[in-house]
Amino acid sequence: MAVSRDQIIAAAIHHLNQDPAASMAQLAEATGVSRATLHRHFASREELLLALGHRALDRWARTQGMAGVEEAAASRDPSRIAAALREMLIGLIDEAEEYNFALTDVVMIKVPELRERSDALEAKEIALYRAAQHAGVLRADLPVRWISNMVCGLLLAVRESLRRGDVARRDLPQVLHETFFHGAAAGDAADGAIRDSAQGTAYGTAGGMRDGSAAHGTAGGTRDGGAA
Amino acid sequence: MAVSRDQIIAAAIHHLNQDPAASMAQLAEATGVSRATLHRHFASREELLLALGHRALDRWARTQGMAGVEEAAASRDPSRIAAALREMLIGLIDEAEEYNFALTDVVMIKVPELRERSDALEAKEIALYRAAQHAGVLRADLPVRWISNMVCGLLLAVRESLRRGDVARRDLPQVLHETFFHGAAAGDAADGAIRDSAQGTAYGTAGGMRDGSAAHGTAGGTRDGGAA
DNA sequence: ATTGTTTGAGACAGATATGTCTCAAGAGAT
DNA sequence: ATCTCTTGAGACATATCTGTCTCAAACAAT
Repeated sequence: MAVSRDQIIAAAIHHLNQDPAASMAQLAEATGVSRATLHRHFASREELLLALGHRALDRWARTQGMAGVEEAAASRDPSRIAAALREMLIGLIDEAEEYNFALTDVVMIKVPELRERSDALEAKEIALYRAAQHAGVLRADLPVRWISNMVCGLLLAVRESLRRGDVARRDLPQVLHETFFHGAAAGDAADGAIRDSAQGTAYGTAGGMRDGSAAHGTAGGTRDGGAA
Repeated sequence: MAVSRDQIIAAAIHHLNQDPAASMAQLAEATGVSRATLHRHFASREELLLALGHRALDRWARTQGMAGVEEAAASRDPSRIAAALREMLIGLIDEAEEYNFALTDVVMIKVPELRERSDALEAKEIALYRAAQHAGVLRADLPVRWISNMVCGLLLAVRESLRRGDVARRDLPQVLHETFFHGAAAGDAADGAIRDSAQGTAYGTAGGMRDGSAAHGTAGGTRDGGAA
């Protein structure tokens, strides 16, 4: 077997990330395999996309497992939760390319089979975020689902940064970690200017939160579904 | 004229965000217009996508203008820069849906005409980030292009949060602002656990940066292109 | 060298999308 | 009521993609 099934999947994911509408012929060519052979491995395009989705979810699940997400969420130990968060984030960098596929592609949303797996993994992740909030590791004034979406967004940024060569691969763990936990603002010196600006804009007082000082409260978000 | 060209564009963007591979027939139906009429407005699918891309870029440019991005970047005034940053971020929330299209779709990357406009707007944004770093508003240890990608990622998170109803619309300005500037970590109490965890992991000492204390240095990123 | 398996190239029909065209129905102005 | 302009419905040829098929070439194992 010149090209294994796994190699085909990897190449297909890689190519679909660049052109999500790629045809079977294009995918076959990108894989270095004839269209007939591609069809021998995957009877239909749907089946191929299904395999791709499952593989992305496998990686995601593996990363969660290696980071000890579930155990950390149950432990209520701040430093253990923080370690799991960090480990998970860093592990997801490696999966960023496929993870991106999992976030973006239509098949992930429309096929119930994948949808359910994806929801289950997201629930585990959210459980960790919620545990982190209760343990005082993550801010409790951000909706957990926002945190979840935010991590997805940051991973897309990771992928984009890698694709365009904006950030060196070796810097990404630290960059992502710092960004996620501490944001982009400079030290305390900047907070004055930022807080001032928050008061001066039309939006500064129109939002649901009254001001910056309320940011560390415990108001929580809109939806609160999912298990702890 | 029952349905204006602008209405068609708006409806098409909305529909394409849900199904990027939608056909002209589907787009026509979603717009409430016959396929023939759609073809009268846009001779080809390519032309329609081009118009969509330009509209997204128009909105982006308008948001930059309203936030005074260019002037703020030139001013070197920390609070003015911070205000422009905030205003821009909040303005982009409204554009998140179309902005997402601009970030995701293939036509945006492959059509030189759109690519150039997009690059120019991105350069302006990056100039603001760089000015913010020099003014001490944003951390100088994050590559400006990472910050740019990060904002794109956060905007995708905004769109996703709106689509799924995870965050109330009125909370988003504050949520986005806090997340961008200060990250997801809880107050000082959490920093201990987070920093501890950073030392304990395999990645903690393997990255390009030596430790957490170096995070506020001025090492800068990998690429440094673009104008100031 | 021979056998058995896998691959690539290509033909093929069916389905779908595109772009153009025609024509009848309808809305609006006078 | 009449005229004009726009729209919607649909026919049409073309192109592309899909999924299946056949057959010859390449390959590995004995």
